[in-house]
Amino acid sequence: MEEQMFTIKQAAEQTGISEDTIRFYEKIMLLPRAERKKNGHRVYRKEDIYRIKLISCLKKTGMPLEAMRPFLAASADTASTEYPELVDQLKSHRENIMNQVSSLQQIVDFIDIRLAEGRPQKEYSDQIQDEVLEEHKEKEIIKPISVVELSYFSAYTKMDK
Amino acid sequence: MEEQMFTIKQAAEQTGISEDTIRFYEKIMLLPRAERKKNGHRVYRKEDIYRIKLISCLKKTGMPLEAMRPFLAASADTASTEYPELVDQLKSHRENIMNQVSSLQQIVDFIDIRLAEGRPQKEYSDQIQDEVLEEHKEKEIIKPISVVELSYFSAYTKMDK
DNA sequence: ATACAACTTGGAGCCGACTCCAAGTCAAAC
DNA sequence: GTTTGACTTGGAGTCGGCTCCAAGTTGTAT
Repeated sequence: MEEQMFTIKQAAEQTGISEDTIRFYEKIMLLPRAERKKNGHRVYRKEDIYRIKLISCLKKTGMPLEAMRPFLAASADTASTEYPELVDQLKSHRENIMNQVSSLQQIVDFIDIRLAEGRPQKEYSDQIQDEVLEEHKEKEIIKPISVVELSYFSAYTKMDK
Repeated sequence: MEEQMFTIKQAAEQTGISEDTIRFYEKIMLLPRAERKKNGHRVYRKEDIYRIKLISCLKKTGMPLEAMRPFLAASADTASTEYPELVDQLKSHRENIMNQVSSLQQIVDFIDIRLAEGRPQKEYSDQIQDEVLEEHKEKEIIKPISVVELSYFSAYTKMDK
């Protein structure tokens, strides 16, 4: 079986990242310079698609493009989790993400409280809400949740154009 | 007990949102025009602080400012979850957030795989990773996680300045 | 009275992340 | 052979979200 190759258009389709954006990522060297066919057209293969998907996923977590660089390094086929520095970065990212999940959970709490109220019943709900947005340092937790698919941002970003 | 009032500086301290940004939010009417003292200085009270905290929390979930408006409406003391339209928006936001959590979980999965490898063992890990970024529509799940505090973005945004 | 701090305003500027454009190349289809 | 379509390039423009600035006001401390 020969390795299959993709055009930038196919890469865009598969990853949900626009052609322009893929070129942009190459321009800022978030992606390595793609191989070119004789006519200069970019060629992508499986692992390039994977890398773009990874960027897309990181993007959805709100990570700035610049912050992705070390992260993507850990993904490169070459030198992997051999470097303790990378491992530390990964761990720190993991923590950040867990904290972000907490923020999200606070919003879900907020929504659930709102939804649970047939009526506000002001005094009562105000109290609870105040607590919802207070710092919850004491509580530890955060057990793994399951995996579904992306889309929070896309719900907004796919609107334009 | 008289209601306590806060200056913009205190509001900023309590919410972690800069004075400039609070003024900016008022300018774009994400916050109602704050009351002024005789000298024109802004005055904030408990519920204003709460609203700013809510914005801050929504911001951490990556929600664009414009998307917050209907959300904040649901938070206003007046008309609450009486309007079915608002309820729908809340529910839809809740879904978005759950999806975002899924994205985050994918990244955590990715990190955990990386961390778990003493060595990459290429063939093997490539396989797993491909799966991690594929669509996981089948799996349902998502049980509530606990509440801690924010900070993913802050980890980056607090760097500047 | 004068200096300082804490605010006010409108507007300009900045940065990240695209997004679009014009001009050009190339290959296949008619 | 010329038109069509999928690409290439560099660079300009856009948009969201701040962030900074200058000029002005007020209140307190010396």
